[in-house]
Amino acid sequence: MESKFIPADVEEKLYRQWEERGYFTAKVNREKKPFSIILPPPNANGFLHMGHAMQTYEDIMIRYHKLQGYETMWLLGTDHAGIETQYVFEKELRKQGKSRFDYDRETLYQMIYEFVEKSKGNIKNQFKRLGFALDWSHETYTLDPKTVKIVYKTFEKFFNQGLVYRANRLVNFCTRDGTSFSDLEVVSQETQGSLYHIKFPVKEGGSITIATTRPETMLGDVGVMVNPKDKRYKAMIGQTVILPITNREVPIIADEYVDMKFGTGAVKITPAHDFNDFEIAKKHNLTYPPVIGFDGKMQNTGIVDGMKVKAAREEVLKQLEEQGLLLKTEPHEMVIKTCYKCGNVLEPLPLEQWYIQIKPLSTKAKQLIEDGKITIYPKRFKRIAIQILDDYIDWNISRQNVWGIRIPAYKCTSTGEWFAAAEAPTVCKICGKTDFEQDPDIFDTWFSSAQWPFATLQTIGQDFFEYFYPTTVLETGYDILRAWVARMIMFGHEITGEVPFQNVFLHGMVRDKQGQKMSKSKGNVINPLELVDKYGADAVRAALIFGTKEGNDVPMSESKVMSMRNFANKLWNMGRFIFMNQNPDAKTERSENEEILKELEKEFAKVEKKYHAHMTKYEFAKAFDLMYDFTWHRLADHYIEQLKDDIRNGNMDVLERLKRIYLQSLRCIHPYMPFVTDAIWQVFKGEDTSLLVS
RNA sequence: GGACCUGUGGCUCAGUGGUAGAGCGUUCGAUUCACAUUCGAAAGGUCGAAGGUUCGAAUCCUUCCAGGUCCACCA
Repeated sequence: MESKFIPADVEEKLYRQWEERGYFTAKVNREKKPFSIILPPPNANGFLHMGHAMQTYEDIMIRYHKLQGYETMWLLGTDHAGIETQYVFEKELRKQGKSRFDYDRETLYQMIYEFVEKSKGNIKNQFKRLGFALDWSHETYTLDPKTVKIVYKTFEKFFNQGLVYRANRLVNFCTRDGTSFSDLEVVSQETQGSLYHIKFPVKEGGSITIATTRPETMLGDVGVMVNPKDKRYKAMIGQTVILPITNREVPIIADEYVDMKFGTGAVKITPAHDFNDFEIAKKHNLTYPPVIGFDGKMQNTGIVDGMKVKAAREEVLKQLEEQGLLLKTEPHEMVIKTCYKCGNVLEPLPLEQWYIQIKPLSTKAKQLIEDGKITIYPKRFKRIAIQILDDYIDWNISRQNVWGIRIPAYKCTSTGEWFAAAEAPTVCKICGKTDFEQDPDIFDTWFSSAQWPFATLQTIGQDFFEYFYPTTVLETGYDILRAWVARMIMFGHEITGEVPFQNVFLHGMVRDKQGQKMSKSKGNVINPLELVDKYGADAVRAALIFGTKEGNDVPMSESKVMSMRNFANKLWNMGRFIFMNQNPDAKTERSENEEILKELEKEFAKVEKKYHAHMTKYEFAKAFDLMYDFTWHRLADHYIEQLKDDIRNGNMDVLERLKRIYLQSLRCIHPYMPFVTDAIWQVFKGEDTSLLVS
């Protein structure tokens, strides 16, 4: 045995052994109880970051349960990651002076497919570096034909149930990325804007002054609105406003929605470009002519067509000013919605899209959580999950991209009606003829992600699905409770009639050592693989768990990794001491220190009991802290020091009893630090053995 | 506007009713010993503030202050 534990000497070899010996391969074994976790699917073209390293929790659970005699499955699959990947790919295209518009749909899809295939191996090898006991033999991919078929079936089922519907509504549209987004992908940003007070002449005489932040949309206005209780404007309700610049005539209507205290108490109505106005217009049977196109340029105005929104605003303001109608411009704190991907200001635009009717699903999902069919750890997230489900609104699943699963919805060209078909149709389900066309849109990536637990297991095989579903635990960051976890519960239960997972365990975000969010712009991003190279995987894993509280954010610092590396080395050297003092020829006799040994055995029994209690309560840090303290400061510093002379004198009874407790401690620590513990185990038991299957 | 999280030694965090803890850092000492990636010891905290409950509060309750996160949103 070396005098130091050198991770690089054992990590690769051990991982290969574990994998080759099939320790990670899940089987359907009715003799054993199943324990399964679905890995949150990493982006197929992504790279490992600290967030992935936090999934060490899953490895801990898997290894612990394997040691407890469960049949475990840690299922891995990769995600095509729709817009994320397309975005990265477009960047690559730009480097070559090209854009996505240079290719037709099929070519572009094929190009991205190949791009992803090339980088798919990266993330997988990086997961291996962390020692994750993932079942590589049952790997899946969201774009596997089998998986896609399942996603199609879900859509068809929802369509036929009326849970999916098509509606023409305003969507959050990114004119740069050329697609709509769901409400969850919108980033609100506080900005300093302006509130413009504009005077509109009234046909019947006089004028009315409105306040707006978006004067350019005036070109598409269909009315002016006041509060019916507002005495200032009561007499004007029903009169006609002559819109400046276009000279169009629109009515003054009344609606309770208007806040009398804000601005002038009079609002212009722009149904095509404002979510609230859209609803109002529907209520009052007004039209909604769009004046902004999907390219972000003005249209149908006859005045500023082809201009970008900002320029058009300047032009409109200029003309208003010339006519003396711009009465006031005041600074105004406002929140604008921006694209989470590119930061562009999102434009509310009317577009026909597919929506999931959420209420029936979210009500049921909430029930499942309240009834304890799904238990959430740490428990404060239960309240949050319920809140999220209460607030969930209908989900727009259509995206105007190429990279993704195309929606299996078809439109009858003669009637204009839509039908869904999981199997590619040969004839129109509406009219029976062959005149139909498929929706060009693709699914929001989360639509397939929401089906991940059952889609993966069903892809692997019906027997796997029956045995491992519902999965035991879903482990992920609390940041995707809304976007992913909640949707999986809703979809999983609706499709399978069962919960997708019995437990949810949520971890916090990895921060830097000052507690700051890691970001490229701050330059404080720590690459987990660099730390693995330097200190070993065990040290990195342990640093994320030691002295933390589940669900809280974890500050990551190199010094913490170092101290965990020291712990790995301590374990190694405890083993080295015991190993070197083994002597089969030595005498075995009762020690004079029998009482100390008895005390140690008693103490360890207590520690072990406590350890298992923590593990079953998802208190992983407590269990680890306990073992850290016991092995280092009790077993090594206290007991071994006291029994040292006995051992050196060749008392094998003492050594054997010490060894038993030591190896048993390694077993407890193995889920956290698999490499060092198994490396030591093999020193004692031989290279053809492993702690993981002991 | 609503909700949640955090506030404990220099730094980063555990501790949720019974005499204040860890890691890192600091100081002093030890060391031909399994480990200097070690061991022993020490310094360092009125547990964000105030009030309340209790025999007893870092821990429970109320209010406030500070930092962070999420959701909603008035043109």
